[in-house]
Amino acid sequence: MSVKHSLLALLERGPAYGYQLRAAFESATGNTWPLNIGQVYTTLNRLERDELVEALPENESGQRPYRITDSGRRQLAGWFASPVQAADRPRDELTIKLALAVTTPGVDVADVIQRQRTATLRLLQEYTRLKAAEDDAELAWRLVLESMIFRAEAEVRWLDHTEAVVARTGLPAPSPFASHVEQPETETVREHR
Amino acid sequence: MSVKHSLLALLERGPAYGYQLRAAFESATGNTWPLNIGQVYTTLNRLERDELVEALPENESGQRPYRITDSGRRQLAGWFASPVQAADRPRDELTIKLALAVTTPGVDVADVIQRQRTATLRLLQEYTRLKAAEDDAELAWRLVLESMIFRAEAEVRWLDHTEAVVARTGLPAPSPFASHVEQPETETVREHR
DNA sequence: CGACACATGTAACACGTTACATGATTTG
DNA sequence: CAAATCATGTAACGTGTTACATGTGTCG
Repeated sequence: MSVKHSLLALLERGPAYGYQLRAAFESATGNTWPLNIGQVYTTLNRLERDELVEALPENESGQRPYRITDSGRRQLAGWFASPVQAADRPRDELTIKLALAVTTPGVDVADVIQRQRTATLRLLQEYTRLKAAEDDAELAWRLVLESMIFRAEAEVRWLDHTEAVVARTGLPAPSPFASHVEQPETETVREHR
Repeated sequence: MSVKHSLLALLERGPAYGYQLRAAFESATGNTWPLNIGQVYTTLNRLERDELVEALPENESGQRPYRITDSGRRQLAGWFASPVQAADRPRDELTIKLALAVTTPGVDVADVIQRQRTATLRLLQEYTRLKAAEDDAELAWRLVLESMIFRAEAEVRWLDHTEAVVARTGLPAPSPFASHVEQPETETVREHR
């Protein structure tokens, strides 16, 4: 959903063509979130189909700029006015990984946590270095960078917390599926592993 | 990517069929991350095609359980052993929204921040209430809940920080596209708005 | 000339969601 | 009996990625 709205937001600055939009997006996010150029064109096509943008005539240099429509402007205003909800967010892979790690037999949870913390701390260090180096950077890029720093810090705190909880309470006995059919001697489970 | 690995992790407990896998996944995440049942079946098909799981004969009750293969076990072990990297993570919609808000003409950034903070604080309150109510819940579900609390707290902190930065430095003049072609009096930009 | 940046596109595929179809079993 | 739950699937569509095709312009 965010690429669609991002393109609308960029077009609110004025008409632009695909290649230019990608450059503007990547510039705003400090080139850390690369935007696939193919997706820009397909998204522009969908936006045009939905009448949120309109194609301008191809210019002398073979560029095909688009302009945002009034309908597109309303759509964009709605995006800015409505908060990102819990349901909008994708499932977090790390959270799922650890939640499943504690109930999967044979997984060294402490090791999973330790490896992730190392990786996240390294990332955090890199972000911090970048922030110090580019203190005069564009506001948008600075916000993105700081967002990633806040998130990485929270992740490390959660990892530390989880490590402590797991160490304190221990892992639950990994019980297999409580199938409500087939109670009689589930061989499949016992023969496994 | 996480549904694929989640199913492998659940199958590591023992053979199970689609419907059962969905229930187990949702139970582990406290029913906050619903898993589409259709996707379970299509993912199982892909996993079977890639020989990470194998279908067991349909039983008397018409259920079609799957079993993880050795190859699937290796794949799963690799998932647990490798940290989630920055590149694996999806673009964060809120971060993009605010980064673009500060460079889009006519956007009330303070208002966007305020609305998001209200929504996130409400969410945080709900999570905290849940945590207090279900303190005896399954470990996995508690970890998921705490993860969401840590993330929501970080988000609020970032919003506060961003609000302060924007208030202090002010917004940059929203300059249109610096097209390196067509310098001559970009009418399209001026006629817009 | 050859490499690289600019510029537009298509194809194939993975992943995710919503909705629909079908049938068996369970329960009020 | 009717509704809900159990159980398996397909179709359509949006979103995202990688890879490929094609052509122009620029620069060493």
